[in-house]
Amino acid sequence: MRPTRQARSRETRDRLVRALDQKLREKAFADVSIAELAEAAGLSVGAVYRRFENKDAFIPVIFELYRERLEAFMAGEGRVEIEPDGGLRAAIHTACRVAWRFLDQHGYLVRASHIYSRLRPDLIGDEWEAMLDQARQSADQLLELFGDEVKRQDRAEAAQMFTYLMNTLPIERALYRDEGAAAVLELDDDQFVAAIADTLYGYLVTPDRPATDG
Amino acid sequence: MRPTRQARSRETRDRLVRALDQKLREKAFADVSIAELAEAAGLSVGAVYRRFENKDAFIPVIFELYRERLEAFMAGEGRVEIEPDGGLRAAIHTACRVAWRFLDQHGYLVRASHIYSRLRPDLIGDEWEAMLDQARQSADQLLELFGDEVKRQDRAEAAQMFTYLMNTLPIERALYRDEGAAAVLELDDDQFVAAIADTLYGYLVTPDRPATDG
Amino acid sequence: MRPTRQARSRETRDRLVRALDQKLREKAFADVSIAELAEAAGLSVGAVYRRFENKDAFIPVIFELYRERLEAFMAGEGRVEIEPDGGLRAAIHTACRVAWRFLDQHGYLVRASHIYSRLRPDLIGDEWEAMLDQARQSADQLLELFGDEVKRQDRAEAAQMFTYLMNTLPIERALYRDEGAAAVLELDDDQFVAAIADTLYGYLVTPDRPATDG
Amino acid sequence: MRPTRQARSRETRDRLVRALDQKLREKAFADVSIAELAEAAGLSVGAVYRRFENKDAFIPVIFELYRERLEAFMAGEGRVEIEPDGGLRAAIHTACRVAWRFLDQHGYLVRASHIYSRLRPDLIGDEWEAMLDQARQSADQLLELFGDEVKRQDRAEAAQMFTYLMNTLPIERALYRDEGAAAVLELDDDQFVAAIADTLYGYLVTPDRPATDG
DNA sequence: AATGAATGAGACTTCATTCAT
DNA sequence: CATGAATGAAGTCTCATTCAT
Repeated sequence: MRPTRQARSRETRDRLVRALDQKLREKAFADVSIAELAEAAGLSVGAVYRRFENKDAFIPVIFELYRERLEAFMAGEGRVEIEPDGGLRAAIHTACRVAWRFLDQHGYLVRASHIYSRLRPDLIGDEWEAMLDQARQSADQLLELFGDEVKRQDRAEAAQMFTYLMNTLPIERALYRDEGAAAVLELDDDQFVAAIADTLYGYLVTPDRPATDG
Repeated sequence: MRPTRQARSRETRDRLVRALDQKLREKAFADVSIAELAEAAGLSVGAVYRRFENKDAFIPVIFELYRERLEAFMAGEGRVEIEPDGGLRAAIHTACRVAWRFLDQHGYLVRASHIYSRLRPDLIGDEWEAMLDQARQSADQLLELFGDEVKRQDRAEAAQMFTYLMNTLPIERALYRDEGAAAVLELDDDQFVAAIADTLYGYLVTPDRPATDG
Repeated sequence: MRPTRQARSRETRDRLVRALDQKLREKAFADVSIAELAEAAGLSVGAVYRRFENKDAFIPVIFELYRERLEAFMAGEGRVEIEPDGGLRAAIHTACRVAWRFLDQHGYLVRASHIYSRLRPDLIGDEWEAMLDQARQSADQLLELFGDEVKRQDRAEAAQMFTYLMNTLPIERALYRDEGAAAVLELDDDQFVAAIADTLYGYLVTPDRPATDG
Repeated sequence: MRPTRQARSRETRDRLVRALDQKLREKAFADVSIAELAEAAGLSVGAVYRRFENKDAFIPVIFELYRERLEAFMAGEGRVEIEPDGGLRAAIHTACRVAWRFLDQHGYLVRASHIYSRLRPDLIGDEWEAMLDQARQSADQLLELFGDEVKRQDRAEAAQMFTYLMNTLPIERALYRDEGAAAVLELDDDQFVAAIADTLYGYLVTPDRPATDG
């Protein structure tokens, strides 16, 4: 009996997670009601509350979805081999193309994760930091690999900035297209990705600025 | 009598605007109730509805606050003279320091303006675009001034990207500090601003990438 | 000074009465707000409350308007000479045509008066009854004049019914045209008025029914 | 379980309908608040909104109540056999007595149905017209049955007027008794009904008026 | 006194959460 | 345990009435 029950429980949870994912493509989490979620999952409201204590308990799920998608992506179409011979610039361009593809498809999850990592850091905090840390390590490796091209003195700082930029630069356009700050851009996606990549590259290959007094 | 009446009317509106400003520092506009706003302004709910037709009518106020603050800032502590002799890099560093100071203080308004330029473009749209356009023109001038240092072929594209980056790069950290993507950063504010500036500089002085096939 | 003040007071009241009249053509009294009334009268809300204790105090005004219009009508285009030689049927047709003309123009006042004589009989009661009584006396005179044609035994009862019918039959159509019960009718106005008149006539010339047991 | 659930659901709706019916005896629908309705039904406000999308959704219920009552009445105490041998006058008197009994008990529903067939024809319109049409058909049959007694040339017009009168004449008194136009009447109910019936009869047996010039 | 801004009760509606069945 | 009906707090908005200026 127990395994069956567990399986059923798992199935129920999965349905809810899928329903949530579906809804987040359309609207913000705050605008999704429990009843709506229950219906989309083919469940009763009561069943939802059996799996999740309250609505906030779905917030970690958003992040979980994000991570799952990211892992699946990285293991699949996002898998890239950095060719050391291609040089740093080419490597960054490749990385940006991949990142853009992910954001273009799953940006709504990134957006929601961002929002709730702020609104409810108590509910997401740790996992979010773990992911960022992993991203930073990848950045570290990249900088290591092309150490001779990188002109930044402080390698650790460069890796942090690389991560920050990678998670920051494309988001605005990926999520909101022609609304918001991305409205200034007249580039198409490929041009935009290239520009982003050059920005990252430019940062890394620009030697430190001589100390100034301002 | 008239002036007194008008003064009272104006005073009420100002109180509400101040109350809104206050609340936006704490929470999202969607989470501010009219009753809350009224109380913060020392008014009754009815008084709110005498000044503003409905809750949505506050949305343009958010943007208005943003612009007011920006104008006041630019006319005051944000006023900077670009020294042509200092070179592009110094100019960008200066610009970033100024921008950072503004965002650090008024970023919550920028955030809210961003959000509602998406959610309700009908209510903010035009003015937002006008501001972005103005920013792009400033970028144009800067690139003009240091035309010999800039290596980007397409000047227009460079100005657009410059604007996008300026409005995008610092926001995440300014608004959310250690939550979200900015959590990777171990830099202090000055270092962060310098890194941002170098990123912008790096983009502009990196020559176009030779055409590739992917 | 006093006369001036009184005159001003009177003028204010008249403006409000006119404004109310105007509004009642468009919508029900319950849907007219005091602010709306004040604006239409070119007055301030406070000024309204100087003349009228509260909104209910306008209800008698509705009736007053009705009476004024009726009196003006009867003294003007509604003035009819009953020609004794024409016979009862012609007289009733004439009377109905006149009544119809009034209702067609001022029915909205009649409707409102009806409604509030029910909703707030304490506010209208007496005057309403006085008017009905006057109408009944006119009916009495008509029946007197054509006493030989009228077949109803109880002259008083006939006069009451005549009044009731006159105030009841045309209203529905006059006020609501093709909505409500009048929707069955495919007649034009002239035909309708003629049918109404024949109904009244038919009642008066039908001899009393012999007593029955049901 | 399902039947129980449905039964509860049904029971709730019934309670609300009963509560509405109760309230309509006291006051106009516009003056009944949802909270009031909920309390009268022994429910919470939220429960009301589970059954009815909004307040307007009760409007069709008013009409539905009217029809239910009418059908129940016609199947019960309102059931009458018209005796062809009794003649037209007796038939009309019988019909009026029946109609009066119904209106005396359920007139408030008829009134409300009338009002909302005007105010919100979109919500009631069709069914209302269907009922009126049915009434007109009944009138047609009656006129057919006593075709030799009826003196009106245009049979269709007569049926329309019969319907209009039947729906119009008794309402005022049934609903408002001594307020409004019915205040002139000093008759008791039986006398009033007889007078109404004679009015209808008189209309039908009065030959068409010879053409006149106004 | 006149003005119209302010008040605040109350209406409609939503939805997270509870609980009878 | 599952269901989905019921709860009720909270939010938006209206408007008759009051009251500071």
